[in-house]
Amino acid sequence: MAEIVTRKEVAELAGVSEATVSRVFNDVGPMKEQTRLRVLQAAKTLNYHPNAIAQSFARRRSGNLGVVLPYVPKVHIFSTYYFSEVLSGIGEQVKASGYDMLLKFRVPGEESDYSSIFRSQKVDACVILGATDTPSERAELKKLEDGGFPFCLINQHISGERFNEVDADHEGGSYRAVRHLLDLGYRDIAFLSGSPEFSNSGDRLRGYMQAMREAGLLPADAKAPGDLPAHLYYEGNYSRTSGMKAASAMHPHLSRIEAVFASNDRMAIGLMQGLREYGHVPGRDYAIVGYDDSEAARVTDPPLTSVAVPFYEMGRLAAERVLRRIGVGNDGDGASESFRLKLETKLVVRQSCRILR
Amino acid sequence: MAEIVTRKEVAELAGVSEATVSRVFNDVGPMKEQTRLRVLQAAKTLNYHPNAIAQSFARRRSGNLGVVLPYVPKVHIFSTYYFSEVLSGIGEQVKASGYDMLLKFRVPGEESDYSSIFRSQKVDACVILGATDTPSERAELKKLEDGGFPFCLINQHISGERFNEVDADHEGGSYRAVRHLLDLGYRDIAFLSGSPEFSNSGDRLRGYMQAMREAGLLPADAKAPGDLPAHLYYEGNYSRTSGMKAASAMHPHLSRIEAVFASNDRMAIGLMQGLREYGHVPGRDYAIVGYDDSEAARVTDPPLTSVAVPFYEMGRLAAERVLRRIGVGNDGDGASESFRLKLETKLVVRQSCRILR
DNA sequence: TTCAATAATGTACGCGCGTTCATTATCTCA
DNA sequence: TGAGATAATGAACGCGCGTACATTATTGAA
Repeated sequence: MAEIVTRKEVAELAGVSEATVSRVFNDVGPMKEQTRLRVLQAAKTLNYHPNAIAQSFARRRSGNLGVVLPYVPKVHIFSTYYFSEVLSGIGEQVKASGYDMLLKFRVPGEESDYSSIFRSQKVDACVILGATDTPSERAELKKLEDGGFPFCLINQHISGERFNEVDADHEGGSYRAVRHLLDLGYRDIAFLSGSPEFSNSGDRLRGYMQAMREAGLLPADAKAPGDLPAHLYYEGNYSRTSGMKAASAMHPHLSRIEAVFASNDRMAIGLMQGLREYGHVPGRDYAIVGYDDSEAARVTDPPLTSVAVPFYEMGRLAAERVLRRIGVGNDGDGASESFRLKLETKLVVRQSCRILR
Repeated sequence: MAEIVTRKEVAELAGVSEATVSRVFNDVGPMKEQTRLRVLQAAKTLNYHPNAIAQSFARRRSGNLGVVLPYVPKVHIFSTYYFSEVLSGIGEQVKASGYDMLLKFRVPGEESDYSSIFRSQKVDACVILGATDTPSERAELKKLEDGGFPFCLINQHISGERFNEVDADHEGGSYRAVRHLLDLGYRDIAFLSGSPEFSNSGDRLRGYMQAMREAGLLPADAKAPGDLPAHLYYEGNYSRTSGMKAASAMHPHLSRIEAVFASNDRMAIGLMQGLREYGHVPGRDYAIVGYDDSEAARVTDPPLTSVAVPFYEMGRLAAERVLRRIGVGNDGDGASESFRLKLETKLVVRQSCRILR
């Protein structure tokens, strides 16, 4: 291992004090251009690089942004597409802000988990993916909030709280998806929901219901899943397998289903696969719209109409805003206000909803 | 923000010295059970948690494992499946070892990039994904090695060097894939390669060539792509789009191609999609085998025969071994030897290679 | 030239913890 | 009961850096 070069050696070689070396490296206070160059030259000669840990320690700031992912090994509840897009977006911003990303896998169900991320003070703020809108989780988040730990939820909304969030307009996206089906003339449109503990599952439901109500296909006061005909509501957990299972549940009612709005592409794909085994072919026997506009939507047969969500931008924004909130990136103007952003979603029409015969 | 509770406050409340508090928390040296409990009680009362940064600083060890990912925003050269599996494996092990994961996106082409990861001493070791076997990159890695920075490559082999590696037997996997096609009676088998700068692209080529040579379909001295008929060799970059492009290149020669071995599932899918546009249907007009056994292979029509790679385990192992190498997880027995592991791959037969008519 | 203002640099301390070394309490066996 | 051994604890220092404050050099205006 290379011996450690510290500020001290650089100071000696450059013939200045240690403080001056620090000033040069942090660009603090006025200084002679000549000394600056001498210090930089000495640093270069010795191959000096400030020790990040020592800096963090002295600044009392880790320079790390925590990123919390839910993960149960081997169980792919979440689409890898979603994660890698969001992660990349965060990575982009974090790099621009001179921060680092500390990844944390959260074991769902493990209690009192969020605060452990902060209390060792290894991250200054964090971005949370896949939070669920459940009482226990809400309590956890509330505790973080009360502790003054800055965090931001991505793609989830916790109702009744004013947490920092970067969400997407899933209600609107879903509404437009269902409207698309309605406009094509379909009437018997089933809804394949994801796990209800995620807020955006509810968003999709609301979008679906609104479109159906407006079309006069549901009573004006229909709001809950129970308010719609049983043969039109199915529930999965966002995995492809759960989509396949939904196919079995749907099978007996196929004569009364013209189209399906699935809450993500993976379930849509599983559903198509499952229905195909019953001889039911998408784009011929029924129309289908997915959600996420993942790469998979481009390669199904027929290519899947879906709703695009700006995951990358959501990640980037979440990182930017939560960092700004702790005074990073706004030139020492101090912390900023809390925020709740909602980005636009967009219907991407492909070939899975052919016109009614 | 909550006021910071330090060792000092705990020591005072417990009526012991600060050193004793540290001893209790690190379980160092003999101590009275009673004092231990008093300290823990005091810590609990004050809600004390050691400051991780200060610990890192004092221990001169960051407690972070760096994970380097190549990423060009918006360009999906690497399969998200591959990354999320590897990441999860690393995450699992890192958690077990009491370490944290620091994610770094590397901009390919940005020079002198690897050493910057270490020199700030924010990571104690690192795992590198997607390294290429090119002179410049090799030089970079050599520099790391010479600097004594412990790292481990995943899924890549740099020939002629003795870097730490966790690889998979891609040559064997490819050999078995092609043998599978040969055993089914196919003779005119094309090879769709990925970017040649990755070592595992070469591995696949070798496996393919060996099987073809053994079957007497290539001269005994055939080794390079140039040694095989032009209509049997195609090159992409592992993206789906490049697979589609290969379809165009392949189209004029379709009459002389019975089967294709594609270097990953995504290119296989792109190729199938592209060929379908020429009316060429996989499993009917030609056989195809993919690689990676990603989730996508399960949902193509027909389901894609592929080669499974234990990505999760590779990630876990890489983390475990590289951490052990710096003395983590082997109870202070110090650093371990360097290592080069190669895990098994496995052919997964589905329905994309129906028997020849 | 002189003095105040400002630039430029140095001195000194503390961030919270691990750890060495010194010190004191307790035990063991004669 | 005493002495050496060992257990148990405390005192003190340093890890590498940021920075407040003190000090000295330089400038500009009178």
